[in-house]
Parts: sequence; C-alpha cells; structure tokens
Amino acid sequence: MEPPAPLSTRITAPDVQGSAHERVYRTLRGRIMSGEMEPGVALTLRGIGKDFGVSMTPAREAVRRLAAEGALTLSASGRVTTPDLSPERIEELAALRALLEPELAARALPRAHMALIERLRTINGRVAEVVAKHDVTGYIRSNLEFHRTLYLRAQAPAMLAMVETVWLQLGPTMRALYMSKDRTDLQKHHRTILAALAAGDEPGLRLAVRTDVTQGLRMLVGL
Amino acid sequence: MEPPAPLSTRITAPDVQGSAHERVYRTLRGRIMSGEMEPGVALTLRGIGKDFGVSMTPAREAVRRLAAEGALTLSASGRVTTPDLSPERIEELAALRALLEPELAARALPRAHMALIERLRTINGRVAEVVAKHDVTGYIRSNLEFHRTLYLRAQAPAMLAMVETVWLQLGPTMRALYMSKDRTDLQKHHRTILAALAAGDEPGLRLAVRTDVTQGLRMLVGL
DNA sequence: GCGCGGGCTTTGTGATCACAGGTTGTTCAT
DNA sequence: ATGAACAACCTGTGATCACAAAGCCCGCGC
Repeated sequence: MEPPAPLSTRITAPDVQGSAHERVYRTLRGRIMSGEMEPGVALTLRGIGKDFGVSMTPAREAVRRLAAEGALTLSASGRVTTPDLSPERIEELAALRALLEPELAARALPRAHMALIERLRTINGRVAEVVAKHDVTGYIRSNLEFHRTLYLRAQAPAMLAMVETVWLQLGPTMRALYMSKDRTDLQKHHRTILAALAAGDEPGLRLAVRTDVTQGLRMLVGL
Repeated sequence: MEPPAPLSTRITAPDVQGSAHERVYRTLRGRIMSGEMEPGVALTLRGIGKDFGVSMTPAREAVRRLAAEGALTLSASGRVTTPDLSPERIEELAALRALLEPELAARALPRAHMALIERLRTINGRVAEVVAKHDVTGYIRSNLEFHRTLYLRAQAPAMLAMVETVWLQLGPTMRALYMSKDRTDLQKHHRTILAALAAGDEPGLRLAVRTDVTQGLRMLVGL
C-alpha cells in the first residue's frame, strides 16, 4: 500500500439526492423515527461511513445534526448511541405531543376537505394491515404518516417540524413500547379523529388527537 | 513547497471548555439568541474558523448544528446566513411560544418559592437598566433570562430546550423588532407574572405569560 | 476464582487538501 | 451606456491523515 497515495479520488458522486451527508442524515433519520433501531444501540462514525460508502466527514455531520435534534445521544467522550429515555423524559415528550398536536389538528380542521379525509382513511387502512402482520416498524411509520398528513394541512411548518423532532426522539422508545402491546385500540382513536374532522367539531378533534397521542405512551410509564 | 509536508501540528489544544466545535457553537448560539446579529447576515466557514482560531471542520459542525436548530439558514448552495423570517413564520413561532411557555410556567408554579420570585425581581430590575440604556442585546438577554429562570423550575428539560430553540430562531428578528419600539410595557407584564406567581394563581399566570410573550411579537406583524 | 494493571485497539477530533459549483467583477461588443 | 460573456476568486464538500483518549482484553498476582 503506497503511503503517499496519488490523491484525487473523485468517483464523481452519484448525487442521486443531494449531498452525501444529507443522504446519510435522511436515511438514519428515517430509520430512527420509524423505530428500526432499539434504544441504547451504539454507532460509530467509521461504521456509518462504511455502510453508506462515504468517509467519516459526512457521517459526522449527519450524526451531529441528528444529535442536535435529539435523535441520537452523544456521550461525554463523543460516543454515539440511540437514546434510552427515562420515564420522566418519555412523559415530558408525551406532554409535548399532547400540547402541540391538538393545536396542529385544530389549525388543519378548517382546511380539511373530503379528499383529505379519504386519504386519511386509506392510511388508516394500511395501519390495520401492518398491525395484522405484527410489523412494528411499519406500524409506527404508517401511524406517523396518518398524523403528518393531517398536520400538513395546518400550514404551520415550524410547528410541524417541532412535532417531528419529538417523534424522532421517541422513535426507538416507541419500538420498545409497541412491541409489547396490543394495538387494536389505536385505530379506534383514529376513527374518532376522522369523525370529528368530518363533523367540523374542533373541541372533539382536539380531544380525540390528545387521547390518541397520550394513551399509547401512557402505557409504558403507567403500566 | 514540499508536497508531502511534515504534518503533525498539534498545539496541544487549550481545551478551556470542551471541544473546539462546542466553543464555536456556544458562542455563536449566544450571539444569535441575544440578537447580536441582524437578519440576513452572511457567514463563511473560513471566516468563522479564523475568528475562533480553528480550522473549517469545527466551524462547519457548529454551523450545521445551529442550522439544524433553525438558528441559521443554509441556502441551496450551502451558503450560511442568519434567518430572515417571513411574517407568517414569526407569527407561527409566536404561537409556539404562546403554547409552550404558559405550560412551563404552570409547571414551575407549585415549585416556585420566595427565593425564586426574589431572583426574578432582581432580573426584572436589570431589564429596567438596560432599557434605560437602549441596549437592545442586553435587553433581549435579560428578558430571556427572566423567562428561563422561571421555566427552569418546571423540571422539564425537553420542553425548555424546545422553547429555547424558538428563541434562537427569533433572535435576529427580535433585534430588528425591539430596535424600533418602546418597551416600558414589558416590565408591566413581568410584574403581572410575578404577582400571579406570588398568589399561586395558575390561570392568571398562564394568561400573564401568554400576554407577555404574544404582545411583543404581535407588534411587528400587526403594525 | 477474582480483581487489577498494562498493552493494543477502537473511536472521535481537528487540520489540510483537492475539487466543483457559485458569485462577482471586469471587459468587450452592441 | 447597457448587456452578456468570461475569468478570477470565493465557498462549501468530502477524503485523508495525525493524534489523544477511551474502551477492551488478556494475563498476572492475590
């Protein structure tokens, strides 16, 4: 192995969807939010780099960005792990969801047309499918898609971003949570949300969203 | 110029307070949150690096972290600027404050002892001083310190972090806002907050905080 | 059998460089 | 004088390397 090395290695970058660090970031973020990784798993920059075929530099940027959003935990020595949340932290994040999501739903309500409700029904049907298959990741993903689709109508990007940050932080925990629980009741809550939406009932919608969001996460803490 | 170069430059790092990128991050964050930089100002990695006596690498990490928190804006080509928010964005962030801060205040209320109220009074006195001196940055800083001191008692780190993220995003805007406005009314609101705290009046406290938070930011949009 | 010390390995940090794309300023032609 | 084309410069991106410190494991001593 020649020590000096010619230098000038440019594979001309596939650049399929933006820069390298963004690709790493997006992929990792998706994995974490949908609960593909369990809490407390260790990651290494070199390992991530190897997985994505990039050097440590973009891996580091992606990791730091995720850590800034609370999607990853950095130990004092810089070690990277998925977050393993304390019950208090979980409760706090649940409270945040209970605070933000009814507001987003209420803002979406006046803009919710029939087409949106129909789309939500479709997504909710997909939730039933994945529940039947005991597909935890698929369940989390489609459940969040249900909420996100509704909130997108609120036209409140900063608020939505904040809620997604909370979802991110809860990702690994949700996996652990939903793996040990029956989930037929969740669809019931989603149906209540849809009913309130169709009726244009704002107080009912706020309550339905709050209940849906709260009860799933209360299970772990209050068991 | 020798191509290989000796390599091996380690000034043994001062390491006064953690890693280089953290020092850069903390300083920049403080500057942005307290409104020391106006909206739309351009920054460069090399420039930041030179300012802090570090290379581009830690500068880049600090910038990306700040961008992830919304404290800086990255253009499509990667250019870095302080955020110049649209009125809709400002209103949304104000709504976020109006949603989160009363909750934090309410959670702090049962834990608020006399010593805390006294401390808040002191901070509020400092607000009066800086207002008299027309020191915008000092005003923003002590105003936020008033709120942060109260919310710290809520024992809700995730919620506090979220609110601070909102403050960060509003930093440069607050500067532009407060520079063109009289501010004697702000202390009045703070006094109302203190009265509700002392009386243990939760609804009154929620309202007082919401009013304090909302009205200052409503000025810009609704003028 | 169990704890502890010392080496080897792994891992994050930061500096430097090559490169590409964007920005800017200048000059030339109309 | 105004517009476009071009060149020089500026700026972010990513790879690679040196380094330090933290972790890990094996073996020694009690």
